[in-house]
Amino acid sequence: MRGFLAVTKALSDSNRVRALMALRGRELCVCQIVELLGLASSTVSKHMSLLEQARLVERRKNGRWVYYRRPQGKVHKEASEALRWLDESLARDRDVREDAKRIREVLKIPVEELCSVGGGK
Amino acid sequence: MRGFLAVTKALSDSNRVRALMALRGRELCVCQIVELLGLASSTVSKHMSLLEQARLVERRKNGRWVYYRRPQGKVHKEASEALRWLDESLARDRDVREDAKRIREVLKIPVEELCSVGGGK
DNA sequence: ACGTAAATTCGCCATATGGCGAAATGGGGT
DNA sequence: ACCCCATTTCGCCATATGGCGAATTTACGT
Repeated sequence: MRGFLAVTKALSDSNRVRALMALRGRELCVCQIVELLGLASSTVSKHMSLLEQARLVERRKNGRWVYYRRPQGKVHKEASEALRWLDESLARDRDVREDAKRIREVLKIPVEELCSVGGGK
Repeated sequence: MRGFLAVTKALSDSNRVRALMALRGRELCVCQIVELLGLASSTVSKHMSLLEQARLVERRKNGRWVYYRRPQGKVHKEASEALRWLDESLARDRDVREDAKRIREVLKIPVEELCSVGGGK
């Protein structure tokens, strides 16, 4: 029950859900998620660690940057079922689609540039 | 997205989840849910109306009593997928099992008696 | 019509949650 | 060794949430 509630609570905030949907099939750096959601990095950090505690994402550190991705390999069944449900429910969602478009733009900017100046500049 | 979040928020409280699991395969009167959860009836009422808004339960009025049940017939897909996931995740949950046992006891008491004196008396 | 009683609605309180900015942390690069 | 800078942690604030009890609503049964 605890684990299940951790998952449902993690999924009950729109910014966390958007982040999770943005992580479909790719990993993203924190600064990219900040760019996508338009929130302070401290807020994003809190969101992502909540998702991590619910086993919905994995953290990978690469130098100064931290990347988040959906769980790879030995996935907790609780989390994988939740992600499957999430995807089925929101694959065609309007907001999610718009985010997907924005993500493609954000990905064109090299990480160094995106982080360093703090935006699209 | 709104609908999805309504569902995840509804599922992110343990008392609501317990109520939903208690409604597997049967309908229950509000007073029976009060008895199961050990909460004030006003609190249970609030919980149930939140579940109803998320389309996870239906309300049926019968005389002075109000019964809740899982959606019948033309079920919103959003809700039915959520309920399937819920059941798969928690069918073997320890708390849910204990509730199931208690429910069987509560069901032995006629509704008139359960409501009228306010408990097992 | 009137009383009774189940359920809901209404205040109210305590705690949880989501947000920011400032300070702390930790990995390069020079 | 030192600085830089992405990320996290720490305070702090505003709002949301879950809980209760009191008041209101609604529908039977006299």
